[in-house]
Amino acid sequence: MSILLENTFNEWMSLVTKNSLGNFMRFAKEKNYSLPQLSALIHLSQHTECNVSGLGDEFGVTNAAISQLLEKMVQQGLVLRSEDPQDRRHKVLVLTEEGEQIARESQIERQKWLFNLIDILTEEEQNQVEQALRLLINKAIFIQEAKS
Amino acid sequence: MSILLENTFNEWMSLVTKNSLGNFMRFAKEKNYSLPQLSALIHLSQHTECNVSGLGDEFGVTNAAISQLLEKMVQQGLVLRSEDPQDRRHKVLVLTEEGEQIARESQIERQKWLFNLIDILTEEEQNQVEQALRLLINKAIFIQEAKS
DNA sequence: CTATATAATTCAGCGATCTTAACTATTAAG
DNA sequence: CTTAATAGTTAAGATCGCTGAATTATATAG
Repeated sequence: MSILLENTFNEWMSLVTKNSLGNFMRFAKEKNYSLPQLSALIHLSQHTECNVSGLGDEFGVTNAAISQLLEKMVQQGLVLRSEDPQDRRHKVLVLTEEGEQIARESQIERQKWLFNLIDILTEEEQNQVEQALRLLINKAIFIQEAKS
Repeated sequence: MSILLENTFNEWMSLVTKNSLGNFMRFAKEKNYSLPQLSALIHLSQHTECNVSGLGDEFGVTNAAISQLLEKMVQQGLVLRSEDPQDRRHKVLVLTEEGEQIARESQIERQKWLFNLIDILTEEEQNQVEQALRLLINKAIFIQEAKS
């Protein structure tokens, strides 16, 4: 493994965190969502057909905690909770349209600083970045598919 | 601004979140830090000589909230809180060595999935990604310096 | 010098999350 | 068919973070 690239990723991810963490925290406060709620929302937006235990394992908390968190989110109209026909002990969790919307907004909020960065790239530099990111995305998707 | 690159960044940042959010949550739970505590720790690791109000503004909460959060972190040996000689109403916040260590560990935890990705890149692809990231880092630093 | 503004802390009270334990419902195993 | 395992919910109690208001200390303005 390339130590150089590892360090460069490290530096880049530091910048990502530095520029998005505060936006994320403020977004949650402004919209009146707790950090666990918003985190669960984002997780569900990216893992379709997730069940209660799955979310609990992912966040490192008990099923009871997730169940109570979800109950509020269902009442707020952010999440739909229905029985899994395959195994009726499971509940299938899906975001409502409003839930999806909040997840999208939070992502935009976290990455809006990138727009300033794109703006000062030349067309050639944009192509260079575009191709590198596309390469990374394809490899990442390849790894995910290999796992399942 | 390039819509293509904007969408590609969007896709890439979704993958970053998808692969790091859970690790972040579990890390906090395992180490027995609350999400606000760990977030504050990470912020302080990247913004040296930050004061109480600054952290409050960044997170969208009152000074009282931050003050109490910090009191616990000082007692845990994560943060040093001292008077600012320039203006003694301000407190200068700096992480202890242990605090820095936790911040580093949390970052490694969030980005460890990237190592698998680096591993399956050819040397040529590694160079391509390295150069693109280096370009982005330099531009981001340029923007930050222009602001101050 | 006095009055005002700013920075941070403390306290009481509220609401949210988490855990453990008990419980219901469904599925799988013997 | 009975028993054991799995998934999720509920309830009680503990802890934590947040707010508003009051307080102290320092700095600035008139």
